[in-house]
Amino acid sequence: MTADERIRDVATVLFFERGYHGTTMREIGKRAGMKAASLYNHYPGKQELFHRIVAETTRALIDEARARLAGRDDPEDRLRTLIDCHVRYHVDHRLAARVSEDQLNALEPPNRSDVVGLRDEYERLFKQILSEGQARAGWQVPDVAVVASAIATMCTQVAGWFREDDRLNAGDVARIYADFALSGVAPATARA
Amino acid sequence: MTADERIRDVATVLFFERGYHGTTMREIGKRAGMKAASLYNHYPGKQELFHRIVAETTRALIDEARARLAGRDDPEDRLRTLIDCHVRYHVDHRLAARVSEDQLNALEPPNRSDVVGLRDEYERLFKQILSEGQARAGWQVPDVAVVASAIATMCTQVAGWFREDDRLNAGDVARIYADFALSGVAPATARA
DNA sequence: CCGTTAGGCTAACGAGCGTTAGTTAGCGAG
DNA sequence: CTCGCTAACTAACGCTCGTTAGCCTAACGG
Repeated sequence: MTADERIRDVATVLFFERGYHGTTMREIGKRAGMKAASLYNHYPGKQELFHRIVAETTRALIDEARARLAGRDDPEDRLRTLIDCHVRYHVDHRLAARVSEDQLNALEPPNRSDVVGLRDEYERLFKQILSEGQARAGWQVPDVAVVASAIATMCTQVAGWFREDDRLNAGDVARIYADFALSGVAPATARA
Repeated sequence: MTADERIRDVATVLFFERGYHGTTMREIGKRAGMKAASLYNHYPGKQELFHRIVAETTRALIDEARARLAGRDDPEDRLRTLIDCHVRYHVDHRLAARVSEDQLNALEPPNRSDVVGLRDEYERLFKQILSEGQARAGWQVPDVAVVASAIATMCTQVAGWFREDDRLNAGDVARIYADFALSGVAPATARA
């Protein structure tokens, strides 16, 4: 593991625990095993370090979702896949994922609109699947934007409580959420 | 409106926009129409001001929920009522509600566990209703804690996007969420 | 009409912040 | 062996932070 990666990881933990403004470069340095000044050999500054964490996390989520959706056509299959992907991602990267949610407005304007664009791009995946479901599978969705946001948010929350050694694994949780979401949009056909 | 209230309100806006650590007493003072030092005539310090905002917000939500649930017995009625209450509260107090979510760990330990206790108390309302629904109305809930958190979270999110002049009012949104939640836990009986 | 008090103010303190400058140790390549 | 580069270090700068001390003034009760 390179020093760059170690810095990014300890910074993620600290941004999660204390927020962006509550985290100091001196503390990041201490946990990464160096002085604050040495961090500047790896990143140009605190804001850029933060931005890279958030942007890379969000970008990776989008890319993984697109890859797993590729080639799938059935709306139910697509929604289940996207939810599974979303839940797994938020379980595997819970700290970075929550930081990207909660600390969004600690990003300075240019970085911020950059990330907001990525998030819109991601949310569009949910909206598209819901629209497809309406058009081709008879789903009943009172408001695509509201329901898309509801589903995504409820799945995001998994990052807040999930722990590895639970009686549930990530796949189980994803299935619960997917069943729940589908029963909300699809006629009884989808229910067990 | 007293000066105390004005300070509390502008502080809420700032904590929302910039987070606890990103907000300065000088800026709170400026927006409240006084110097930072004068704030100490009204609150003993920044942390106490913040704690009061979060604690009073959460306490008020619990009290209102309890009041509206009192006397209602049918699980579906209770769940719809709680969701309606939750949505309205998060629409009417969106800034304070989101601050209470996102900035929770800016609370110092004694204040923090205080608020965490309040939140547990509130979440228990959801869990109890789901359990009652299982026992008395044949609801199917794979995991009470997971589903309770999912429902609450998806409703909480309303604070993130709702605006007064929308084509939807708070009651409409609450109904969408309640229908969605009920179709996820109740057999087909509850569907229109 | 005066004493008290509530609620502003200015000035300042000590601490900690992000960041920069300049230096140095280690190490692989020529 | 030595050059040059990487990545660490120490020291410090300028700034802002939360907070305190002390002062001033307007309003009000006796």
